[in-house]
Amino acid sequence: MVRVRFAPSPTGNLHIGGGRTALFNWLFCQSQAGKFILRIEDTDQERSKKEYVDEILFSLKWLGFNWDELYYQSQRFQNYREQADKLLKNGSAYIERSPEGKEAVIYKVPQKKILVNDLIRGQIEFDSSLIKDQVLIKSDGTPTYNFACVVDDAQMNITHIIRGDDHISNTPKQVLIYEALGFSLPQFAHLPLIMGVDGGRLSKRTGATAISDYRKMGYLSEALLNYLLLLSWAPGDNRELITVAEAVKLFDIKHVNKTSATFDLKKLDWINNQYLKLADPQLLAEELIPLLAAKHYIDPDNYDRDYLLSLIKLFQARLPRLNDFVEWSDFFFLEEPVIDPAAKEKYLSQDLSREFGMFAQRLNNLASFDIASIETSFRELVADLGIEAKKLIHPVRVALTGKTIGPGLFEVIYYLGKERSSRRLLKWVK
RNA sequence: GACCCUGUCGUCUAGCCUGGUCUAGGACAAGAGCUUUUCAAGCUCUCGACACGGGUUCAAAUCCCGUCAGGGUCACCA
Repeated sequence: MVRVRFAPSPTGNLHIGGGRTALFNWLFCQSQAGKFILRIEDTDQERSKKEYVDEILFSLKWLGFNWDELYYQSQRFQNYREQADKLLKNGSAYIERSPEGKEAVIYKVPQKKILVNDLIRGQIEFDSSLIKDQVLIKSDGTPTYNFACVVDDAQMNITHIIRGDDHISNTPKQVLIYEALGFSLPQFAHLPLIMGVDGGRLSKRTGATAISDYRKMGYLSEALLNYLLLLSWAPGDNRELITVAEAVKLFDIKHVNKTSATFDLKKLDWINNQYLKLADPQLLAEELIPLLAAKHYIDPDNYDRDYLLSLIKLFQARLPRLNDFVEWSDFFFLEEPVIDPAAKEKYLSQDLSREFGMFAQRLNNLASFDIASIETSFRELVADLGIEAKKLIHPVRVALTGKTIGPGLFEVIYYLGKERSSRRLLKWVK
């Protein structure tokens, strides 16, 4: 039975790298019908915070990962102590006293070659003579990372350890501890790291790092996961869009890339847009309602849901991030559109009183106010005036929406309604 | 500095294991154009890479060696 674990430390939010590690553990585990264990590595009592635990659990659920078992290292100190005593007894560890009289347990590193067979990278050789003796239990009584990690992975029967590349150099130290404790070794697989655009580690400086930030910016979890998946694995067949469920069927850990990848927000935006296009407007509405309410664009307790859904459909194919909807569609909610100065300069600097006046009047006289009739009426107007359609389309769009870009003009007019449309046009009639 | 990992278009990658089908394929980005309505959507096209040097071989992106470059780790943090 395959058992994998994801072991975050609650000293910060779940970040992109952690989410990616969780994803690959999840893929492997699902493809092997195994168990997914979540372990909170909260041995650092100073830096570990309950709110980070909550945030991490929330983000994991948002990504769609659920765990079969959950452990907290802070509740397992007794186990580490027992295992350290075992090493003390069999002579592979010794006690070191600090000047204040505090005791730490130190592992005596034997001199030998250590071979690790990494599922992704193949065999890696280390020379333990380069490794100094390792602290197992710190003088404050808490275990060190490498020690707690080994004790837990062994006691939790973890069969495959899938983690970031930055742990490669921890591996020989851990292997030594496994051997000293008499535990059998799990399989290791080290994932390449994700880099920021500057080539270094992904950091706040080079972009948002928390998974929750991406949620707040309006990325769909499916899209984020799809992107993370593509960062070091490819389904083959030149496919760019793939769900986690589909990936589970095709996944083979041996085909995970070895090279670190740069996080590219542009491609994430593209993938997010691909998902947004196909998303159920009902679900998008659920995400959008709080945002629109915060802007006082709608009253969450009393709004026209069908109307909102229609607007979402109007925009969803062109949104890179769901949250862009709030800004792009503002003219549907505001009493008056906010006119972009550059757009005004370009399209409304000449006097269009006659054209706008005529169009407003024709709209008002429309027997049936539907998209097709609006367009017909507009086409007839420009024919009567003897001008090109686009000569009037752009100014009208700016007058109605304040922007030079947006959904098709006739749909905009339809959803704005007869009254608001003509009122906004008449504002420009002298 | 030592040790370890990695090196295909600007970016993510396919191909590499099992040399020939690769004058290296796809996607994002960028540029150009089309869309008798915009683009931030759609369509078309263009630009653009096997890090370098040796070797093995009839043949190397693919195998071997070296160099260089990038990254990671060297805590009583995790």
